[in-house]
Amino acid sequence: MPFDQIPRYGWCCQYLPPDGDAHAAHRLNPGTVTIATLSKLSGAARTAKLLDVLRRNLGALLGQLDIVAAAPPWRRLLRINSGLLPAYTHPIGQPLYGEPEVRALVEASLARAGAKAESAGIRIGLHPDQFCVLSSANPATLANSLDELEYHADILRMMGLAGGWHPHGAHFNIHGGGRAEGVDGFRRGFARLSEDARNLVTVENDEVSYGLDDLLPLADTVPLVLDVHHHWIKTQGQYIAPDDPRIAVVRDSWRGLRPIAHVSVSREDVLVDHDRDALPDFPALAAAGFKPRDLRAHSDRMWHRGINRFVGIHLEWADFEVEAKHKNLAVDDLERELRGA
DNA sequence: GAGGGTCAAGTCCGT
DNA sequence: ACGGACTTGACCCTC
Repeated sequence: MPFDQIPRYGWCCQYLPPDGDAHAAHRLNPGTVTIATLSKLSGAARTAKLLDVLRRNLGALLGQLDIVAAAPPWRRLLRINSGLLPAYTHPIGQPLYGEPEVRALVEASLARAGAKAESAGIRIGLHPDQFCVLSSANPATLANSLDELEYHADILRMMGLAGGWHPHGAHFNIHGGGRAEGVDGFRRGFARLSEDARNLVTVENDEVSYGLDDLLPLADTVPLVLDVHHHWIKTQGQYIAPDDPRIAVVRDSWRGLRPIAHVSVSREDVLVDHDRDALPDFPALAAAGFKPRDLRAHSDRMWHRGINRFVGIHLEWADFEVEAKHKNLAVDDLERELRGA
């Protein structure tokens, strides 16, 4: 079956060994280095420090890909940590990435990573953080945001996943940003991206600034990523149905590729003793004194049977990235719910 | 080795 | 006006 026809779900950025093995956890997860630290180091030591972190991060990525490759086909989806190449877009880091030893390590490792993803049919995504605001009216912010997205395009390019429309379903996903400039502001920023980046970026509804309805006008420009938890918060309780007309708009925005969607659940220690089968009732929770900020926070696990079944019906049309603090263990929860594994 | 201050960046909300 | 949330808390200096 072609990779993009299999309904799938996966985890984001970090792997928790089910047996709690601390050495495995270190080997399989990224680290980082701050700009402040790099700034304090001299030339050779600065490069050495970056190389240390890069070896760890790229090794962790390759290890994560091996784990996902060993999972069943419907679990072959991975979000790569956007901090993979620290300081890549910063003036401190830029020259370091031009050094031969750094380039060789990064290029060779990402080529291997791309080959693993390709051979195992692993769908790849990334998620730049909140500082990436394509709609910003501030020229410096926009310039940083463009750099950041081109960095993400470079990662996918070095993995062999750039050139053309979302190769193998690859994407990097951002939010609409500030409301001030609206979707026209987003379009202005978007137009300044390289062609490769324009073919890789997606936009996701958030809880405060750009809800699903606000993003629909962008469906002709960029694929829409539906986050069902954000939608629930933004609309104060709406569980969108797969046959909702807006879902068709989202689906069409992907131009034939299976869409990506996000799921998360309110924290299990917020909804203590809450019914695990009935979908949480936002108006009732609000009336009971729960604040939106309490309901927004992500759970450790996919602990809610009703939400898991809700994901199950939406898998008909979308692949899901599971946003839970305990990562792959939360995907295991979903797996048990949907497949009885 | 433990503890605590610090970390490149934007935007919104609550106070 | 300012701290916190957002998210993936981790790094790194000091003791």
